[in-house]
Amino acid sequence: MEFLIVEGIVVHELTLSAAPPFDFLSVVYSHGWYQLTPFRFNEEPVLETVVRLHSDVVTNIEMRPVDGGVKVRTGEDLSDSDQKNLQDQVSWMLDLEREFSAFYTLAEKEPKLAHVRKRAKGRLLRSPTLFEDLVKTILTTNTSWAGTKRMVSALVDLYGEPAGGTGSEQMKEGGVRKTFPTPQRLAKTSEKELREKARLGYRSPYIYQLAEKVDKGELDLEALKQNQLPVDELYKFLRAIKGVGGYAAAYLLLLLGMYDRIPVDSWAKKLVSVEWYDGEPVGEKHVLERFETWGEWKALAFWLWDWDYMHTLEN
DNA sequence: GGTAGACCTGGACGC
DNA sequence: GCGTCCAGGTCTACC
Repeated sequence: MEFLIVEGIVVHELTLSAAPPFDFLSVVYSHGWYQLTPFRFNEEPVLETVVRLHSDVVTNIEMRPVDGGVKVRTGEDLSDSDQKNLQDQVSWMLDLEREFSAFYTLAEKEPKLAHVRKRAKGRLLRSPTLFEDLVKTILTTNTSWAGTKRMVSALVDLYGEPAGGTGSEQMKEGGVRKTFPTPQRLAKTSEKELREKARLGYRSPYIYQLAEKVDKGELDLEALKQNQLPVDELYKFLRAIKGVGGYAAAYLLLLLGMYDRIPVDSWAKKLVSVEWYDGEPVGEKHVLERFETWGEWKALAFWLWDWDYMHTLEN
């Protein structure tokens, strides 16, 4: 790890390489996660978040693109063990080690996916922990995107832990940023509190029970990062979590790098409806049928498809 | 296995 | 400003 002085403040940096091809912005813009706190993004481009390291150090980090990878900056002088942990967390968030050559070879034959290799599409931005991604996914269901942002912000504001140290951005802006709350912290709340303070509505028991199970050791979500389960078993495992239905489970599989199931929500139906059915209402089976031939890559093909409907929104 | 209704919130709309 | 309606997935009960 190198140190340098930025605007009079000592910061520490490390550089990580990615499996080629890699495009920082393609990962950031892969889905809406970069808009959900504690992620914060500016067009410089810098992606920030707040992470908790092995030694329980909580620090704000900044991620910037460099040739073939990413540079990570923190205000903390980290131990060797924490540096390694930080590398692992950033590598997970940006999915640096995954490569997509098999998918790119297939995609070259489909004009609607012709852009994917050139723009190094495929990696999806992930939170440092699967718990954070799972809670955020539940908070996307049956609500507007504005509602999701509001609920996630409320959890971070109310129960997140402030970043310590002298993170450069914190010093610049004078504000202390917070982590996404741990399961242990949320397990100390109650369904009532999550409903009334964080305004999670009927999702409150789902989030509370999830936090409680992880806190008690009944559910080891982080082990799924090294998952060896067949995709169908993993899907069943996720579906068994209260609040995780078909859409949410498929979305989580997509984040985990398993592309066998398409997360079909009302937006997916809208896209398929306009693309192939003249805007007539379609059901889930129509969405699935259209991507069946993509086999183990079907969710990624769906996710990266160059949708006509999106162009109508741009015009 | 399929389906209806309830869940909760915020935004849009009409008055 | 207030009331009503609607959109958004998942759960439970029921067939």
